[in-house]
Amino acid sequence: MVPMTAQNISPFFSIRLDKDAPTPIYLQIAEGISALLTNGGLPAGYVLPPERALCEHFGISRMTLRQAMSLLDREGLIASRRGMGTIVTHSRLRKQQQELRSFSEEIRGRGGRPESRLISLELVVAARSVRDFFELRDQQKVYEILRLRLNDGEPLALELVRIPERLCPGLERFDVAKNSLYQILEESYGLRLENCTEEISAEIPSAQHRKLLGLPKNTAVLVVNRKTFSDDGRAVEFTRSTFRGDRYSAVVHSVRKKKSILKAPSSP
Amino acid sequence: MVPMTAQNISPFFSIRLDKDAPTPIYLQIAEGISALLTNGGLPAGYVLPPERALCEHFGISRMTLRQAMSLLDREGLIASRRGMGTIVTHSRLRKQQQELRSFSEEIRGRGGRPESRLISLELVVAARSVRDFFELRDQQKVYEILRLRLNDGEPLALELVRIPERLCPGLERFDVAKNSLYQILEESYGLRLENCTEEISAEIPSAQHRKLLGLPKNTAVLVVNRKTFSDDGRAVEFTRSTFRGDRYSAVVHSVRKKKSILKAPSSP
DNA sequence: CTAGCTCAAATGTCTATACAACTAGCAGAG
DNA sequence: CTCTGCTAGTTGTATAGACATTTGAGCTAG
Repeated sequence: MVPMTAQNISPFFSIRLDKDAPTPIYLQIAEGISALLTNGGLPAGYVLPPERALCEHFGISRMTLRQAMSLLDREGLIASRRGMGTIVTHSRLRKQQQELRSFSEEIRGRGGRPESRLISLELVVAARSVRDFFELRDQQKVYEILRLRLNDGEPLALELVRIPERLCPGLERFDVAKNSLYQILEESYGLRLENCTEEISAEIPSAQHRKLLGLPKNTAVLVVNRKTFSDDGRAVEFTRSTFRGDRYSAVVHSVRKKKSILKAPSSP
Repeated sequence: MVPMTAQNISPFFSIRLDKDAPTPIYLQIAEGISALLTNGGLPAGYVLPPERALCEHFGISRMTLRQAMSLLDREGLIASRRGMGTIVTHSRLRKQQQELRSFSEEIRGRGGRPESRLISLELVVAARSVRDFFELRDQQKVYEILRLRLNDGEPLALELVRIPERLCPGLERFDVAKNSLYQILEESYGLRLENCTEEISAEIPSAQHRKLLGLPKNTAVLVVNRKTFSDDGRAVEFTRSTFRGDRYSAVVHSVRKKKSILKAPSSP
């Protein structure tokens, strides 16, 4: 048995460095080791050789190597402990940040063919709660876009999008049935959508919704209320999507909280 | 107007370093700047002074400062561009990883008072799909724990947990009604739960579920199928939770995908 | 046999410096 | 006026070394 403190470094011989390449050395090393991990050469629990041994092997400075290690640690692939060493910690599922995606991106990601039918587009004075959310004055208006969303030709969801007119004046000029709304907002109005909060609940559909979605009598719907914010923190979009419960489910990945080196924001 | 290339560094005078403190210098600086951001001293878009100016101000090496900047960049608080400088990018909502939490942790986090009633605990040979998921042989058994979950004394969910016996032999000795199952697994069996995938869907409850949850006739339920994995990648838990649709909704935060420096895993 | 000390080995922190790559703006040639 | 190229300023990459801190194991004294 190979002792823990002197693992064979032979797997690392396969990593070739090109010091004249445009890609920096630390990136070449990080990618090389990352490849060793995903290609199965290094199983979880494997003890990496000491940093100094790797430095000598690659002929690089220790700070440079540590830059590569820092990347791998950031991605959750390895874990170091002072005095002990560094081990491979990657599991089958990669650490994964929940990703902000539009309906089209979401469906295409699942291998479907998204489609859209515009039911109505109105410029209205919204309810008080909606105006508060967007921080609007009483007379400022809001676009309300009702669309039927289809997947592979079958109705999948009914989506009511609310966007303040202030952020995208003249939105009615665009074809929101054919084009991605997110794309229009980002490319034509320069809104950089950055994050969102979704509240997912189960409901019994109204008669109108049942009809539009072509739902049988005894079916539930999945309701997703999404609040989207741009990178400067402004509220951009408030959308209520009603999915057919028999054809759609939401998927969420979670990870055990890692120590955040910085203090958490003060709000409880 | 202060020119972009020579911002006033006066806000940074408030950061005091203690070079003899046990907390490393780079952490002190990162926390100091982080505090400036959240306390409003530095709004989004603010251009930070050049690294060399900050180094001189603090009397530290540039590599040390860059270590602090790297932390802040990792947290999404600042963004640097070569040749340009570094700006504050934080928005009101902090970057946030979806967190793996048990029912108790979840309810307490929402300010509720979680409770649990054990309905049944059996050791059974599970269905084929379940055995496949846990990679079990035909005769290997699985614990099936059915619990009623309450919040503030009111029934909220019905939860069916499946765990292979192999991972926690003798589980029936524990009081799974009073104690957190996650806590038992982690502290008594040394299973380090690391990540999970949840599939959230909407359904019409069965008559049995309606009765146990005390649901009125025309109500939907939110069904959460959770697959949990330990840090060595093994499947640990397969749970189906049925929540009252009128009292519970799931909340998900998402962010626009950031460039991952490492190549994505090869699977499409 | 055990408690405690010592020591080697590993990662963590920090310095001082050098050069590379990129950007924006300015000056000068045409 | 326009385009080119130069240049100052900025972050990115990399080096070589020093000391600090933590861990585990082995040795020693009791």
